[in-house]
Amino acid sequence: MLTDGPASGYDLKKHFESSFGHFFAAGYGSIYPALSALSKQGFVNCEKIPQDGKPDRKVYEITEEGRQFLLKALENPNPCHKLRSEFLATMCFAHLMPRKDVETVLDNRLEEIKRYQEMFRDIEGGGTSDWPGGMKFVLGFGEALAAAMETYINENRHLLAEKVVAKTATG
Amino acid sequence: MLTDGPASGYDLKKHFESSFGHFFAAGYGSIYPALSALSKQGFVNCEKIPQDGKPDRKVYEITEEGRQFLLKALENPNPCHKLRSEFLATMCFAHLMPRKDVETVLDNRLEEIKRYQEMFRDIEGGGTSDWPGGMKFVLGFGEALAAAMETYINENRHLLAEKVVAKTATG
DNA sequence: TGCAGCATGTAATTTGTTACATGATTAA
DNA sequence: TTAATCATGTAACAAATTACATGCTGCA
Repeated sequence: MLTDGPASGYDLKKHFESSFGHFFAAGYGSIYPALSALSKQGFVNCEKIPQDGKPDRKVYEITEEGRQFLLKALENPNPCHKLRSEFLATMCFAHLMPRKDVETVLDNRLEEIKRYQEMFRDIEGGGTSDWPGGMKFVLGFGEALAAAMETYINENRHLLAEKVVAKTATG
Repeated sequence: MLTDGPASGYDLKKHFESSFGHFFAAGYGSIYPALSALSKQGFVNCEKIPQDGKPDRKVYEITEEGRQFLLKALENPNPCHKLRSEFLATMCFAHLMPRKDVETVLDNRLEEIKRYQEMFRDIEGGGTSDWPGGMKFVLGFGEALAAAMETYINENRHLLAEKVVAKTATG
């Protein structure tokens, strides 16, 4: 992210909550240790800006070595892409759940999808014309997935409306 | 998975490589420790079946307590659903990469999607009529996402064909 | 002759999450 | 007066990956 300009850990967190959030999560517990590790390795420089009341603002800037390191990392021809979904795991067992609970889970998922869609709209509202094509591609990818999920859930939730079968020892 | 019938760790791994694989990954290093933990807690029982040459086959069966525990776990109204994609992270920086490399990454991703689609077809070829609706829903979900990704990549890869801009200190 | 499949696990390492700790400013 | 935003971090814990360790059978 620092290739786009210097930033503090706090700033980076905001990127993880908006544009990057849909495909990569990171909290302060990952970000701050990462920045100090990168600093030790010489991949970023840190400028401390004193502030009153708050801790010093630490603004990090990528170095030439950091840029070279990134370029090397980007050479991986097969970067991973993994979904981890407790939502789908839950749906596998819909037949063991009260139907009301299944509906709630689906409705909550649809709401989260809607929140993502609003986020995408907000980002685009802020103007994307000066962004690199890659960013537009990634944003569009997120939107396409969100739309596909929404459509799929709405059109197939009837599959989950089976009778509840008690599968106990007495079967 | 054991709600569907007894199985060994080795069997479970196969499920993680096929039907469950597209939304939840697990290797032996997770499965075997998990089974022995569940066994200690009384959520599964283990039957050892001696074999020649190979280690004993250990077949695990869910207990009534295990079933109750699962039911409790399924009560979460907001199960998570997270993507972690180094593929998308890479594409964010496409403008820093040689165009050939970008093309390779996209082609490799399309190939992996194709492999998933073949997997889905194989699973459905084996007959799905006796499956619970939840399983059909989850399989269909995976197919819908795969199709959406394929379409999106094919229709938008042109966004990644920008000129390579050298952004160094002299930039 | 070698590889894939069957079958189990442990140990070390790496990675990620959560809770804790501090504290001023500003808008509702 | 309450919550959100700004702003940093550490420590403990939980989870996941990878490498290691073993060894037979059957197919090409």
